Order: sequence, then structure tokens, then C-alpha cells
Amino acid sequence: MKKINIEAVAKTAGVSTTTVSRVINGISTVSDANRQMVLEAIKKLKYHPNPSAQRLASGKTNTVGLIIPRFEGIFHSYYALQVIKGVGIAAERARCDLLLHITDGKTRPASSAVDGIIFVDIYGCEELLDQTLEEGVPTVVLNHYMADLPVHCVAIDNRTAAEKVVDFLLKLGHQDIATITGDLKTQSGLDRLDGFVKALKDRARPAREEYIRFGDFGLPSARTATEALLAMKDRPTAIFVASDEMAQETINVALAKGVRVPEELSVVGFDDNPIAAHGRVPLTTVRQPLADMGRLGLELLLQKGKKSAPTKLLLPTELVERQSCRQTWIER
Amino acid sequence: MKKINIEAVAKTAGVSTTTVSRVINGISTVSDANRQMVLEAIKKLKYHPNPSAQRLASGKTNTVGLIIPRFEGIFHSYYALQVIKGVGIAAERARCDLLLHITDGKTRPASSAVDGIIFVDIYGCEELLDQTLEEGVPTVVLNHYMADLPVHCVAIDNRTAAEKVVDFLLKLGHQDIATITGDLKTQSGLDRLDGFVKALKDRARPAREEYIRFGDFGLPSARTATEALLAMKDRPTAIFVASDEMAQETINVALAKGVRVPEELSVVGFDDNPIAAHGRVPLTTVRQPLADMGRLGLELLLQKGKKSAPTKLLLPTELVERQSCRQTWIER
DNA sequence: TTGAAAGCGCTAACAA
DNA sequence: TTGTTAGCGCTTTCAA
Repeated sequence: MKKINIEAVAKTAGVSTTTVSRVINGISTVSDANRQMVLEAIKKLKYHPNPSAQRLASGKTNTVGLIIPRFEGIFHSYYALQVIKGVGIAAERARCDLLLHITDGKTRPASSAVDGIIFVDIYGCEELLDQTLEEGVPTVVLNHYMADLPVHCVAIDNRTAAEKVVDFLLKLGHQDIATITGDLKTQSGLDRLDGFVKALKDRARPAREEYIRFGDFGLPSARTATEALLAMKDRPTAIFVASDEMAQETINVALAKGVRVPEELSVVGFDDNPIAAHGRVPLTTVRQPLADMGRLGLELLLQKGKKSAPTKLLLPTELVERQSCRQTWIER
Repeated sequence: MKKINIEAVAKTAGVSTTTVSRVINGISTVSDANRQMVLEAIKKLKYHPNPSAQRLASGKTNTVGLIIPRFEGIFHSYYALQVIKGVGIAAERARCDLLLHITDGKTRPASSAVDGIIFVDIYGCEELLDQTLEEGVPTVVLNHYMADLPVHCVAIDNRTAAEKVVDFLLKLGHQDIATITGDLKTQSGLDRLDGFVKALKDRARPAREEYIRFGDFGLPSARTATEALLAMKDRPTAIFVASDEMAQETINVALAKGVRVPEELSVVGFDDNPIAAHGRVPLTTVRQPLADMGRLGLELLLQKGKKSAPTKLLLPTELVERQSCRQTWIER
């Protein structure tokens, strides 16, 4: 049993290896007759080109490194898998290999192993990012907008999203709007709060300080915050919660205390986590295009490479109205 | 600026490329003096071996393909990311590259691109599996025990887990135990039901047919099933639900109907999804070693290769007692 | 439109 | 313990 390599194909097709290579790579300067012969030989021998050899000879890896920071939160969140899915499907479509690297912030794929690198979030990987930029590896950062660094970014427009939520609640007649934040060490947590505060300020309805409660995306923090909010003498009529999971907990706490949702309390979440659509009170929330973020990240990397100026994409969100919010004037 | 390859290192170190190669690959037949020189040269030049060249020359890819079937369910589940994490961390430790491939069941990495392949679940990828086995690529299937095929498997012992749950509930004094199943098209769904039924039968307490309600891992199905169960004249005192998410919904429905949990109804879930620990009623559930499953899968692939007979691993689960179950005799 | 031949960067006999 | 040398399988100039 002989090895099936490009030479074997060339021999059975009666052409040179160069011609076979041309057919494989879709280079047009091959006569139809020869192309047919080669194609048949390939099929007959069940030939598959050896990727390592292709890469070595061409200098192109056709591979993108996908780096996931190894902090626990990311493995419990809804979003990481959605982003991976987006990147993965785009990669399959582009016939590009994905090198998955779950990192502790120290290791990453060798530059010569990839044409580019995608960071899914950057938390704990700042050094790695500096390295790749220094080495000139084309790089995209997802879900974290880095204004200062010369790197492609695709992120969610959390501020505008928060603004939309505020406007939505104001339009429903709410005067007393509170928020339960996410982890302010994360950009999403911070931006959602900033957007909330700024929106209220811009609309001459500055947020009361006691209406801002700090959570960390964890359920216990949501519980505590909600309890504090509901125990207030002049408690809010609406709460903007920084994640759907937390918002679910807010609803649970409210209902347990006999506070009806949405009749007495409106709640808005963030994520459009499918679990939120089916809970006791279908949650009004903000949908983020997570899979799109992944897809765009890959496409950006493939198109731009390192040539162009860093592209910064801020993806729009969409408010999904379900049944956890209510107009205040209905009950007046 | 010259290219930094193994020859450049050899030159600055004053040795042959072979010696450099030996140092890189940790082959011991190198004098300490030379080793030092080489190491210094590597550091000085910031040299990184070219993986494609290494692979081509050695015939070993040092790469494992990780195949994820592209059906929606898998991206909404808690488990996929945990398994990926397990595989990923083990791969980082073994200094082995992971080729992530999200597939529609048609495409997969070329055999020559990987030393082996791991399927995370097999749903929709049966053909691909046949191909890899036929081509003699070392293969591991995770989360699906395939008794007949000569392939390494690492899965969860769902039957025994269900049995444990039954024994636990029986010990608490429950006579009327119901179950809400997962999607019976999945192996986990099916095995959890089988284990449940068999356990009751073995203990001479055969399950009543009306106490078996069919869900599909989706929240609406859990809601419907729970409502039906609670509406029964002689409703069960305990329900074993095939996933934590569904179990949460069961609790929600029960509480909404004024059925207290655990006082009037005990509920056991499956997964140990972190969200279940923090809900309104901390959920008693079954913990599956998902990350371990991933890790073991990779280690198995690396150790065994295709040489040995197929290894079939069934990982044990652990019952995590929280507060959603209660002894019946307390309230009597 | 075709093919000969020179690498791509590395590993592994083999000989010294 | 070291180095020489012949590939690994492919791409790509260059000349025909």
C-alpha cells in the first residue's frame, strides 16, 4: 500500500504535481481535460491534501486561534457558548480551522501556528494581547471595546441598550426606576450602569443613589439587592437588572414578598437568555447578537488581517417586550 | 531582518540544526554545554518552532479534533461548555492543540490534520463517526455510550444516577414518586427514565404509568407536565425531573399553585447547574462530572490511540442534597 | 497551459 | 555526543 500524496495523484492522472496543486487550489490555468483527470484521480485514490505540508509550503496557516480566558464566570454564562458558536459556524463556512485555546492567561498558540487570533473577552489575558499586538499577529477582541489599543474590536453597545431600557420604562410612566448592576469589574457591568445613569441624567431625571444597587451577576447578589430595594419606604416601580438570571431572581424575591410582577413592579433583564422567556413571568429583556458578534469577529479577521486601521464595531441590541413590565397609568 | 528558523538558532549557538532539534524535543543526548548555548540562542532570537514544519517532518500532528454537533439544544445547555472546558484544560496541560469544529454533520477535520478526534455527543454525526472509524483515526465519543461500535466512550452513568435518586426518595418515605423525563431522543433522557423505572420495579414499587410524564428538556414541557401531575387526584409527593432547568420550572409551577416545596412536594433535578443552587428553593440534584468527562476523553485519546481495544468509561454521579426534598414522616 | 525544480522548516536515520 | 543528509508533502517561481 503506497502513500497517497500529491505525487500519487499526479501519476494516476498523468500530469505533474504542479497541475494537481493548481486544481486543488482552484487556479484557473488548467485545461478542462486535465482538470477532469485530476479530479477523477483524487476521487479514485480518496486523496486529501496534507494540511501541514500546505501550510509549510504556502506560508499560510488558514487557521485562527480562538482564545477563551479561563475564569469560572465565563463557563457559567450563557454568552460564551453563543459566541463560540458564531465563530465556529463562520469558520466552517470560510473553510478555516479554529484552534481552541482555553488559557490561564499565560499560554497561547504560537504565532506561526495561526493567521490571526480572536480573544473571547479579554479578562486576564491582557498580557497575551500585548504580545500578539507586538508580534504583529492580526487580532480581534470580542465583547470588550478597547478604545486605546490598536486592535479590532466587536462588542455590544451596552450603553445605548441601557438607554433604550430607560426610555422604555419612562414611556410606561415610571418615575422611580432602580437598577441592579452586574459585576463592575466587567465592561458589560460597567457600561450598563453608565448608560442607565447617563440616560436618566440626560432626561432630567437623575437616578437616586439608593436606587442603584450593586450586584455581581450572581444570584445571591441579586437577591440581596432586590430585598433592599423592596424594603425601601418609597420603593421603585421598575428595576433594570443587568442580567436575565439576576432578573429572574428579582422576580422570585418580589413574588415571594407578595409584590406582583408586573402589576406592582416592572422588571427588565439583559441577555435574552432563553430561560428568561419561559419563566413564571416572561421577562422583558435586551437581546444581544452574540452569535453575530462571533461571526463578525472571524470575518473581520479574515478580511482585514493586519493591514488596515483597527475596526471597532459596536453591535446594536434589541428590546424584547414580554410580560414583566407594565404602564403605571393603567393602575391609576 | 533574517528569518528566525532552526538554522538561525543553530548558527548563533554554534551547533547543528539536529542538536537544536534535540534540545527542543527534550532528547537527552545533548551535552549540557551545548544545551545551554542553544537555549540562550533561542531566547535571544525569540525563536518559536514552526508547528507545520514539525508536523510535516515528524508525521505527528499533536492535534486533536473536537467536534461539536450543530443542533440548537447543545448551545443552550449547561453541559457543552463544561465538557469543552474539561477537554480544553487537559489539552493545554498536555501541550496539545485543539481543532474546534462545529459541524452540521457533513464536515470534519481532515484525518491528516489530527492525531485523533473527540465527539462531544454524537447526535447528527453518526456518519462522520463511521468515517473516522473506517479511516482508523483514534476516536473518542463523549456523553454517549455506544455499546456496539468499537470506539472509546466516556459517558455519565445516568441509570445508576436515577436509581440513586429513587433510593433517596424512598428512604425519605415517599410512596408516590413521579418523573418528568428529558428528550427521549437523547441518551441521557432515555437512560434517566430507564433507570427510574427499573429502580422502582426492582424495589417492588413499580411506577404508575400516570406518574411518568414526557418532557423534552424545554421549560414549557416541564410546565405542562408539572401541571398535569399536580392536577391529579392522588398527586405524587415527589418528582424526579430530568434536568435542573426543568426542575426549577416544576418548583415555580408548584409554588404558584400554592403547593409548598419541599413541605408538600419534593423535587429532585439533574445537572447541578449552578443556577439551581441559588433559586427560590435550593435544589437537590445530581452532579455530573462534566469537566472530568472532557478531561478523561482527551487523556484516553492521547494514551490509547488506536492501539488498544475500545475503552468504555461510565462516570459516577453524586447526589447533592439541598432543600427541595423532605421526609414524608415529618409532617405526619 | 504546463512542468522541472527549488524550497518551506523541521525531524530522524545513519555515520562518525 | 554530534553532524550530515535525505526526506516529509506541498507551493511557487521560472522557463518552456
